[in-house]
Amino acid sequence: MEILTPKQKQILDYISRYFLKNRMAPTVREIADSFGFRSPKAVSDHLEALERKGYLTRTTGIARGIRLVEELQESRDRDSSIPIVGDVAAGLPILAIENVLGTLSMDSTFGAGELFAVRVRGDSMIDHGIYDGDFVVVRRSPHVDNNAIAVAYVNGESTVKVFHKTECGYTLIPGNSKYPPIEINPETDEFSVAGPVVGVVRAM
Amino acid sequence: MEILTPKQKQILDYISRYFLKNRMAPTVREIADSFGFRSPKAVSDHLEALERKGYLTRTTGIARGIRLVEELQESRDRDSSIPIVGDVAAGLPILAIENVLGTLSMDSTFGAGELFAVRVRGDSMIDHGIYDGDFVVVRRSPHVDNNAIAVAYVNGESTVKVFHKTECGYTLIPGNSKYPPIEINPETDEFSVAGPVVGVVRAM
DNA sequence: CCATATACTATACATATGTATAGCTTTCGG
DNA sequence: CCGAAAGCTATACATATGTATAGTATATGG
Repeated sequence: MEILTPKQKQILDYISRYFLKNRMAPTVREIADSFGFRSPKAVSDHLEALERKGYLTRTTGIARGIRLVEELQESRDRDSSIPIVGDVAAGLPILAIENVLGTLSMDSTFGAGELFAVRVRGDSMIDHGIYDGDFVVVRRSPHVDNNAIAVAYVNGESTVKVFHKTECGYTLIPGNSKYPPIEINPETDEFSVAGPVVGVVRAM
Repeated sequence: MEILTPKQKQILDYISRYFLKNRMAPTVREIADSFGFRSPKAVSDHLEALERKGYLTRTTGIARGIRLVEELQESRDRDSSIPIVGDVAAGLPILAIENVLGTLSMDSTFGAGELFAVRVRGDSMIDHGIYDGDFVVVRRSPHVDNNAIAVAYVNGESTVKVFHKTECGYTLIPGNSKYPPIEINPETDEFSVAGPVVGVVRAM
């Protein structure tokens, strides 16, 4: 990281401490007052330098728009992840650090993109291991691979099905022989793809 | 804590997720826009109620002055979570803030306790919706309810099975008729219970 | 010696933003 | 049937706040 002048360091420290204390960014004028500057422009200049050197980012035009870069955020990541342990050859000790192969976290487990989850009702996807009460994690996207599991809104209802492409639309195939496939005619049906299912989460 | 109306809960949830995403509080008008309110006063009223009920504090007169109370920060802050959206009655708009029912997070979804995850190999639990490659989330504990799914180490191998108690030990029942149940004799078998399965996570 | 960066002052402006006043509708317990 | 609370609309206002223009002074490296 580019080196800071003493003054810039002091201002960065102030912002950091302000975040800790107030859980929000200071305003330009609060910083100015704290340092005895008579003009907010003095602070503006420093912030510009700090942004240029990569220590913070600002969103122009919004109040309290300073954000420290990841590395500077103190006690970040109060790890909400679950360690993955592998097969333990000798039985115990389980959960030894040596055996941790990775972590489960909502951040990375399901890949990038805008994710959301829907609770599944019913047993129409039971043959694909999706049970009543499970959450399916969906990546919001209009594109779904052929024969992939996805979520769509059909005639006012959300549904999880296998998406099979046809010449003029889709066939939605349930994962349970009790239910028939649904032919979608995009001209007569109200139909909107939410996105592909990228994960399943079940809490027991 | 005093109970919230559904709307108040939704607004609190919005603020919480905004904090997570932006590391700052939303403005009154950002909330209003997100919910489709045409007047900022609608939000003001809700914030007043949320403050009165003890879920947040505001500093009057300053921009982005909303702060969540400590308890709410603990469980939501610095946690990557996925919003859960409900069934959408009218089809679109999906992922509208109005439809957010809660969040999926590794912190809270699987309950308290020391959690870890194991990747499942094989199809021995397929009838219980646990597939090859799934992660099972385990709460480390020697106690397993009768006929619950749990993880154990048997003769140097980790295994996921239904635990059925017998007079002198356990019968481990696979969730696939292809495989036979395993009788455990605690005197002759090397046997150690890791804990009950409290969740399943599948990334596709 | 000159360009550049640092480090400010003074003033001004536009808008981002919290908050208030005055209503309206709906729901719900007593 | 009434009153209170929830849940809004419409409008307005004051100020909190980011940002710009213009300028001063000092140091520093090329």
